[in-house]
Amino acid sequence: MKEGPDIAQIGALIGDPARANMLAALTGGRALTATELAGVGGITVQTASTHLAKLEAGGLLTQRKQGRHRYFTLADEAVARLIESMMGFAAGRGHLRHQPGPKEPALRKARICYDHLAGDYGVRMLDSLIASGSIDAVGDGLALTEKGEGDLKCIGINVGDLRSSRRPLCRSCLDWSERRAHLAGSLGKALLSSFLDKGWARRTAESRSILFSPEGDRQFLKLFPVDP
Amino acid sequence: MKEGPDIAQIGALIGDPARANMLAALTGGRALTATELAGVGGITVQTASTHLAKLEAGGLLTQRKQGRHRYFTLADEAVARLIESMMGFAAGRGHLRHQPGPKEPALRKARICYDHLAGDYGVRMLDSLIASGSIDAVGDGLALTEKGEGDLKCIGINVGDLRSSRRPLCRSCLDWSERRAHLAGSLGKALLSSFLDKGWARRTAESRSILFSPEGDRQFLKLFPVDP
DNA sequence: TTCATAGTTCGATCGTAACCGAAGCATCGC
DNA sequence: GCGATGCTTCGGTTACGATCGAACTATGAA
Repeated sequence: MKEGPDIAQIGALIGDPARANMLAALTGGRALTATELAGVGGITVQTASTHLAKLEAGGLLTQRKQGRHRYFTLADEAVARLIESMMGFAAGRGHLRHQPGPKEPALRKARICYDHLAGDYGVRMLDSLIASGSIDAVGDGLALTEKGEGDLKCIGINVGDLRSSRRPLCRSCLDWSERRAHLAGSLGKALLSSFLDKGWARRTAESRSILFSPEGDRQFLKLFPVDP
Repeated sequence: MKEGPDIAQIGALIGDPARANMLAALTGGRALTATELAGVGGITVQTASTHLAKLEAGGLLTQRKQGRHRYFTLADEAVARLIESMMGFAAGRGHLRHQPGPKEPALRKARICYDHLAGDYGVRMLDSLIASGSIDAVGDGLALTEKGEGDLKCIGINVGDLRSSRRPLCRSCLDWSERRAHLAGSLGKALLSSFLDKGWARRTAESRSILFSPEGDRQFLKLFPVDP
């Protein structure tokens, strides 16, 4: 009754389908304009505007105006984690939006989760890093090993730079499609960035899925093998 | 729009103040009757009944009828984690139910979080276990060491028994009042149970707070010291 | 059997919030 | 300056859901 923080407010914010859709879309990590968000929410811009104002007042979103556009993003990583964790929970209970099935196979294979790689490929990458001794997994926590730091340098990722940020280097994030952990944190972000930079993969316009090129696919599978 | 699980449903379930209050109360871990839950929700039994039916249909609650009572509990630990994580999130944004202040000091000192100890004492216990080398912390994951297993046996906790359950032994759980981790999982549960069994502490009737006796307080602080 | 307690179902009321059309600002391109 | 585009604010409609009184079912006690 009177004890503790107020869950109901944020629950209600997420509880509206239009808002939930917008938040889910923003989990894709890229900033979206009010009009785009109205599209994903299936509502008019006027309605979207009031929704966005509420979400911002609730601290879930921030906006950045740029010219005559307003770009909305999730307020911070904590929001992204909350949304993803709710997705995981919902998926586990069968609260799927439109029934099961290998829906959107591209999305299950590889997609972006705020700023890092998720889906089948995300899970595979973490599994492989653990198997090769680059990352230590204890319970549900992750830590980079010295070997891992060396290996990463070989593929052009300087871990020292990443450590300077306040953000944790490794963090595990639960995947709603695979129901297994994948790598988040600044290292997860750096790895995905490097794949994009190398041209191995690219983001798609309207979806959260990540498309690997044939060559990128080959390189990725070679770099992150899984033993049979 | 069409991709992924449906967050809005569970958001809406949690989004109603009466339901949120009931869920928060059930985070206390003990089963409550419909009438009791109506009390904490501040509504009549009829209304509570429909709310409870919705929560059950949504997979958040289960009920067990016993005589003419119906006891409701959270469906499983995942629900408890979801609620606690939302509380942590809400607390971080200042979404407090009734303004700040050292509200309910007893609750901040020690309270139950589903089935384990949270609050100041919960955080202290985990800190101490890590400092003494009983638990390894890697990232945000926890693992019991051999030394820890021995130490626990000395205070009457047989870790072997706990391992048999499918539930993870150690798990870290984020505290909304302290904003730091405390120990959950079957070990967290076992530790709290042992404190209650020993008579060091007892649960209170209507609140989630845990009251330590003077003697229990002394023993607890001696058992889990923190270096200055 | 009858009465009391616990809970659900029904029906009706009421408030709130989602929604859109239209109008109002702001910014850009010209 | 002008019109076009992106977004917000206003006003009014509508629909859904939370709420409770009252009636109904189930269990237990006497």
